[in-house]
Parts: sequence; C-alpha cells; structure tokens
Amino acid sequence: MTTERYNAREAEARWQKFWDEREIFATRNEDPRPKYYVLEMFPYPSGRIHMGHVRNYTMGDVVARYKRARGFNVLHPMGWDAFGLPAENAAIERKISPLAWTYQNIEAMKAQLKSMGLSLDWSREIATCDPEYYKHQQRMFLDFLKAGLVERKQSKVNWDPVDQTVLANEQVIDGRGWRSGALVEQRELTQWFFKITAFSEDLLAALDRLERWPEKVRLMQKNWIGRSEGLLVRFALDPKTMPGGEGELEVYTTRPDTLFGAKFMAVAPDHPLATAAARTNPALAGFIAECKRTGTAQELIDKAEKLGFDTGIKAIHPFDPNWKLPVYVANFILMEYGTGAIFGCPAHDQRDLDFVNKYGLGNTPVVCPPDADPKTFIITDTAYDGDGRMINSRFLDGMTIEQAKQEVARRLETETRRNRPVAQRQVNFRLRDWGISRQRYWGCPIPIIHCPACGVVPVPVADLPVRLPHDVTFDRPGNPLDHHPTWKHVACPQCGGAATREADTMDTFVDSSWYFARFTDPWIESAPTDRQMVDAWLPVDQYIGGIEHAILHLLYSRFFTRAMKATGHAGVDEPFAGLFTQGMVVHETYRKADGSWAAPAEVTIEGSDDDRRATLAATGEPIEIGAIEKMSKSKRNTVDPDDIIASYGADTARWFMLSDSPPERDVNWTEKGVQGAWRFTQRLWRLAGEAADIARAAPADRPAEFAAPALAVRKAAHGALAKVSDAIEKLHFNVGVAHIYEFAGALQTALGNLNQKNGVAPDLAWAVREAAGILVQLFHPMMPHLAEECWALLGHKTPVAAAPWPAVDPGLLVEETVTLPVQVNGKKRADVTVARDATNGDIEAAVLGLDAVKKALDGKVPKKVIIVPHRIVNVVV
RNA sequence: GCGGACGUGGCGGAAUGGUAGACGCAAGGGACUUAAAAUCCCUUGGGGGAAACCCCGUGAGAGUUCGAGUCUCUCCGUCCGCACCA
Repeated sequence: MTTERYNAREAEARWQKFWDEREIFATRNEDPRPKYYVLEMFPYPSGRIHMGHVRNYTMGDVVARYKRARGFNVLHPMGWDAFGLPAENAAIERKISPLAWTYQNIEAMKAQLKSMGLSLDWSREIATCDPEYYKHQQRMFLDFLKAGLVERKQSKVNWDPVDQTVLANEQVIDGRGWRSGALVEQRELTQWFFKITAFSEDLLAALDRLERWPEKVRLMQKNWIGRSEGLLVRFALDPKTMPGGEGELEVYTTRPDTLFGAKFMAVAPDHPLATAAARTNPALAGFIAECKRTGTAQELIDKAEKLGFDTGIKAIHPFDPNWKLPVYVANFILMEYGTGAIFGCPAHDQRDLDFVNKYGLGNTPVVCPPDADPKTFIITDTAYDGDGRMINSRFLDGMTIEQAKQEVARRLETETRRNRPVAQRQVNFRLRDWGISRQRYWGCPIPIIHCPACGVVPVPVADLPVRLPHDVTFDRPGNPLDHHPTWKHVACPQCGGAATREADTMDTFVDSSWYFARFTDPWIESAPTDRQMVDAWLPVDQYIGGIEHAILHLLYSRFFTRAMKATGHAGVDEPFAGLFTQGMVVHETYRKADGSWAAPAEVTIEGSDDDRRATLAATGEPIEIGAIEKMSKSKRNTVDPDDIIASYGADTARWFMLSDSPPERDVNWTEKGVQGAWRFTQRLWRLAGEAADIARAAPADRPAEFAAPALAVRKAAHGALAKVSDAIEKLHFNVGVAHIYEFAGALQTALGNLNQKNGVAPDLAWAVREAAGILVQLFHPMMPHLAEECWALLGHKTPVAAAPWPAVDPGLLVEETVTLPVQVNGKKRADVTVARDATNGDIEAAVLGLDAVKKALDGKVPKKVIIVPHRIVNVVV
C-alpha cells in the first residue's frame, strides 16, 4: 500500500529524461503505419511561454499521444517563428544582437516546453531565422518569380509610422497596425507582391471542401476574398463635354438591372479621367488635392463625409443615346476596387441615395417590392435593396431582378462600339495581392539585385542564401540593411557591374507559410522539401491554434501551398485538413487603490465565493477584484507556467487546462480550479496504488468467467473507454475529462466495497488490474507523467507512452436488460425494465401495467404507444 | 449597416429530437483527528408535501412533433468578424 504523496516534480523530470533518452517521440519517415500529422501553431520566441501556449500545446499533445496509441505514425514537431520586430526592439533597447536575443529566448522556451512533458519530435526543430531554413524560402521566392507568382509594382500601401514599415491589408485592423497599434497611413511605394489573387477563385471554392475547419473561419475567409459577379460596362462620354473630345468610362456593377435608375456617374479622385479633367479645371484639381489630403489615415477615411465634384463631363446611357448622366469625382470611390468608377442608382443603394439627396439629383425606383403598388412606390431617405419586379425600366419592366440582370448583360454583350463589346460579365474579388516587402532588418532577405544596367536581377540559386549581416547597428531610424557599409553592394550577376541588393526583407508571415511542409523533412539541403515526404505527410491532419489567424496566417499558408504546388515543391493544395481554433486563457484582474494593476501572485484572496476580498500580500493594502479578461502584460493578470509547474507539476496544469471549459471557449484560470486538479492527481495516485495491491493477486490469464462484482468493474471500465475515446476523437476534452472523473470515482467505490479479509477472488483481481490499466491509459494523453508512474506501479515494464490503446469489448457495453423512461403525453411518469430483445408488444404490455402509468392515464384509453428501441416509451392519450 | 455565433443551477459546463442539469468548482451537514490539513460519506435548480409523490423550469413569445435545451420564425441580450466593395 502506497501512502506517500505523489511527487510530481521528481517524477516529471525523471520521465522526461526517460522519453528523451529513448527517443520515444522521434518519428521515422519510413514507418509503414498510416500517418497522422498533428501540429500546433509554432511560437514566436518572445522569451517565456504563456498560458495560451500551455493550452494550445496540451491539446495538441493529447491528440498526438492518443493517435500514437491508436497505431498511427504520428508527426508532432516543434519550431520557432523566429524573425520579427521584437528582436530589433530588444537590440535597440538592450544593445543585444537580434540573433543572440532570439537564440537565448529559444533556449529558455525550449526548456519550458520540455517541462510540460510534450511528446514532440525535437529532432525536427527548425528556426525560421536559420539560413538553413530561409535559404529555401529565398529559393521558392525565385521559383515563384519565374512562375509569375511574384510581382514588383508600385502601389498604394499601408505604412505603419511607428514600426516604420509597410503592412499587408490583412495586417491592418481597424485602420491600425496589427502589432504597433499605430494609425496606418497610405503611401505610394514600389513593393514586392505575392500574387495571391491568382488563386482567388480556388481559395474560395476549396473552402467548401475544408469540412474539418470551423464554419466561422471559412466564412471569414470567404468574406475576405469577397467574390462578386457583375458586369463591366463601357459608357461613352459626350464629346461636347470632353476637353479632349472622345472618351469613355468603364464601370463595374453588380446591379446592371438598375441601369434605368441611373442618376449620375462617379470616379475615384485618382482615376485617370479625374486627373485629365483637373488639368483644365483648377477648382476640380483643388477638390482632388483635398480628397488626397484627408485620405492618408484609414480612420479619417472611415469618418469622412461623402463629397462629390461635378466635372461637367456627361456620360451617355448605354440604352439611350439622348440620356446624359453627369460625371462626378467622389471621395468615396476607391481606385483599387473594380474600375474605380461607378454609375449611381440612388433608389436602390443607400450610399448613392445619400449622395443624390445632397446634390439634388433625384431618384427613380426601378425595383418594386412585391407588396407595393408600382404607381405610387417612391423612395425618399431609405434605399430599397430587396427583391421585387422591375418598373420604370422600358424593356425590363415586369422582370425579376435576376432576369433583368441577364437581359441587360445579354444585350450589351452583343452590342459593340469600336469593335469591342459594350459590356462583359466579370467576376471581381475583394482580395488584394499580398505585399511582402518590409523595411526591416530581422527578416528573410529578398534575393534580388538592382542593377543600373540590367534592372531587377534575381540572385542566382547557386548564390543562396543571401545571408543577413550580423554587424549591423540600430543607432538611427530606418532599415539597418539600407545603411550597412558593405552588405548592399554587389556585382550584378548578369553584367558584373556595380549593383545593390534589395534591402527590404520578407514579411514574417512568409516564414510561417510553409514551415509545416519543412517539418516533413527538415534535413534535406538541396531543396525546400523532399517531394515524397511532403506529399506523404501533408495535409496536416489536425492543426491547432488561435482564432486570430483566421485570415492572416491561414490564408497565406493556403496560398503558399498552392504556389509550392505550381512550382513543384509540393503536390497538395490545402495545407491543413483539420483546423481547431482554441479559446483564450482568461483571469481575474486586480486593481490597486492608485489605479495600477496587481499580479495574481501578489494578491491574497479571502472569504467565501460571494464575498471575496483581495489584499496585496506584501502590504495588506485592499485590492479591487475586477473583470475576467484575457491574460495580458498590460493588465498584469498573467500566471507564469513555470510557477504552476513548480508548485503543482505539469500534469496538473495540463489537466486543468483541459477540464474546465470546452476547448474552443475561453478558460478561466483559477487557483481553486488548479487545486482541484492537483487533488485529483493525488487521488489517482492512491487509487493506482490500491489497485496495484489487489492486482498482484490476479492470474496471468484472463479468467473464463466473471462473477457479478468483477463484471461490474469491467463494464465501468469499458464504458469509460468507449466514452473517453469518443470525446478525444471529437476534441471534446472537457467531456473526456468528466468521464475519467466518473470512472475513477466508480473504481474507487468498487475498491472501497471490497472485503479483502479472505482475499480477493481471482476473477475480480483480474478485472481490477484491467480496469486500473484502462484508467491509466485513459488519462495518459492528458497527464503523461503520472500515467507512466501509475503504469509502472501496475507492474508494466514498458512505458505507457508506447502502449497501444486498449480495445473496447463491445459485449460489455450491452446490457441484457434495459431500463426505459416511460412518458405519458411527453411527461416522464415511470421507468420500466425490460429484456434487451423484448418485442414492442411485450414492452407495451409491461408499460400499460405500471401503476404510475395507470394513474396518469386516469382511465383513459391510450391512442398509441411510441416505442423507440432502447431509448424511451411514450404513451399518447 | 452587413454577416455569424451564443444565451442551461451560485459558477465552469454536460445532454445522436428521447429521463435536462453528467462531471468539476463552490456551499451546507457528517465521519476520522486533541486540533488543523488531507481523506471519506451525504445533501445541493425552484416551489409544495410528513412521505409516496406532484407542479414549475434551458433569455421571451409562437410554431413543427407522440416528444424540443436541441429544428423553424419573431423579439430581447451578449460576444465576434467585416465595413464606403459599386
């Protein structure tokens, strides 16, 4: 009988060493078993892991350990998203090189991850800042360039004035930089772009096939890609109103059905027509300049009033040469979307209606709602964008919106002007190309050389990697690569003349767009991937990470995988077959009287649940208990994983992370909850000890017969086995945990009821040994160290981490009799126990004979009796 | 504004259209102990009743169904995403 406490600290270190030395979790690529690739989003090496990491990696580890036991060859690697701005900030603030800072952090975090007991294959560890990694990224950049998937162009870009770099559209949140939080400005710069729009259609269509992705993420990506079907229509311009005579204006519309409701045309301030008209119109030039001035910060654009300026130019309606429409320059038209020009139909578009009401242009409704009278239907302040029939639209009258769209397209497609069709159908996307140039040092250099004679010249593959210089200084703003004395200057690979390197580096999201592919064979030097390996392992079967990457990282990776396929580096389109987005770790906040925040570790809590009082441990100063919020440095409501592991052990931390909330929701970290988890580890330890004592009396071979007590133990064990397995398969970890609690309780009760004076019957001893083994295996994915310890206690010589998942005996899940709830008119009135194979007739007779049923029927004759086999009986009166 | 998700005891939450509240936390009572901790046992949605039992109950209201926390519609509330997208 074991009476001492389970010493987590000692046992965990011992088992981590054991797994490490035996390389239990190293994955062999040649292993013939079916593959399973489980991956958690790799961390940025900030220096310390946080509770969000603990939650993320615990979930992944449960899946990895479970699938391994289930006979899969599991790939579960870890690496470092090691490029990024914090390293440069550290260099500036602490005079330490970004390289040294990053690798110090990696060392520290690796030790922390190891202390969690994660079943990772560390032999595949990669860091994106390693030239052995980024040289392959440079190689793929060149391949993408050759394949036409990379482009250099001048465009309006998002400029983060704090981080002093360009940001992609996806990295601007509410008009602010995703990292710095600074108001983003618009700048015109020449940049490198990945042509993600080349895959717009496929990136959208394939979302429907990602069945194991959360619906929410698929919808967010769908909206981000923003497909719309419409018509490109060329409006002729009235020559009499044009400074230069002839001309035309092309617009994109998704509502060609409303063409007869048109009241005006509008173009973006930077539209060529606006530029041309402004040359002879100083007032217009002033208006355009005004638009551009207000247009630097995204937030201002959002709040800006809708303003227009009449150019005096008239456009001719495509269905009526005598119908002239005024052309405005308007501040709300975006040059980036469609053609940068629209026709305005105020009756059915709120923005256009606001515009005409401001400038007195009137409106004509052309779609009549089903319940309105076409003769009296008018629009005043609210545009109608619902369904209906066409009115006031000549040959379209009476048609549905869809019919009218088709009819307009059909007519204008076949009509030509100067040998070109007046209109053509077009699919438009909101998605923009991914600008990857960053004016930063600590990133992957873009392998390009600018030669005054030859222009833009790719670095030859043989010259890769283009390494980052380490002798850089951060004593002035801007990109250190740009003012490095020698690094930039190279001979042109084509002409040999003096040339300069591209000093921009790649967006760090490029680094994380293919690391999952590199993990499949991180050793190959000659190419980014081993085609056989990458095709064998991808897609990742289960990817786990935060919802914040719903668009950014997940969309980029989907693009990158397609680009890798196009250039022969991979054979699949989709990187992640299954995606799970986990919730955050939240914690109470504590505020001092002076308004500053106190950390949980500094605070003492007293009192009962409805009357909790907090004081500062050091001074006794009262503390206000605030809202439960995401753990953050600013609110100081963080808990250090190291502290938790030191006082309770990794298993306790892992168990609590999984037990309290469904994995997709936020989990509230509480001291009480952790203590509960810790008590349970001790309980399991005692239980395993008691079971081991009994199990020693068990015969080696499975007894032929089991008496009732032994049978009951076996049924509980196999029932739990089936339920926990199912819960893990579905990633319902909290439900799996609940079933383990239940089973542990049942086993404990069964052992407590044993009368051991005369020894335990051999069949029962055998059943206890089996049940204890199943229990240990069930909690092994969640609490691996404790499981190893208990497993050894039960007499096993090989680790539980390498043990196959126990098989459910289906015979034990089926009872010979079933107890059915009996309802009368849907209200439960009794239970009835019948043989499992009882006929409906038998059941009906038994049910109608019950006193409770007779009483509820009160003499009435049942209309019918509904019997759902093995589930329920409902007597309907 | 548009789109989506969610709403269940004191709390976290469970429940293939089939006994609502599993399991945990908290609380109350008891056992053990000189005492505490630890551990073990019992109670714990609301109301009525001595009890057997009965009534009410999953944000509100309607509907479908033999049967609704679950499906449909309307409303209320909370959270999230997108937002001049033509």
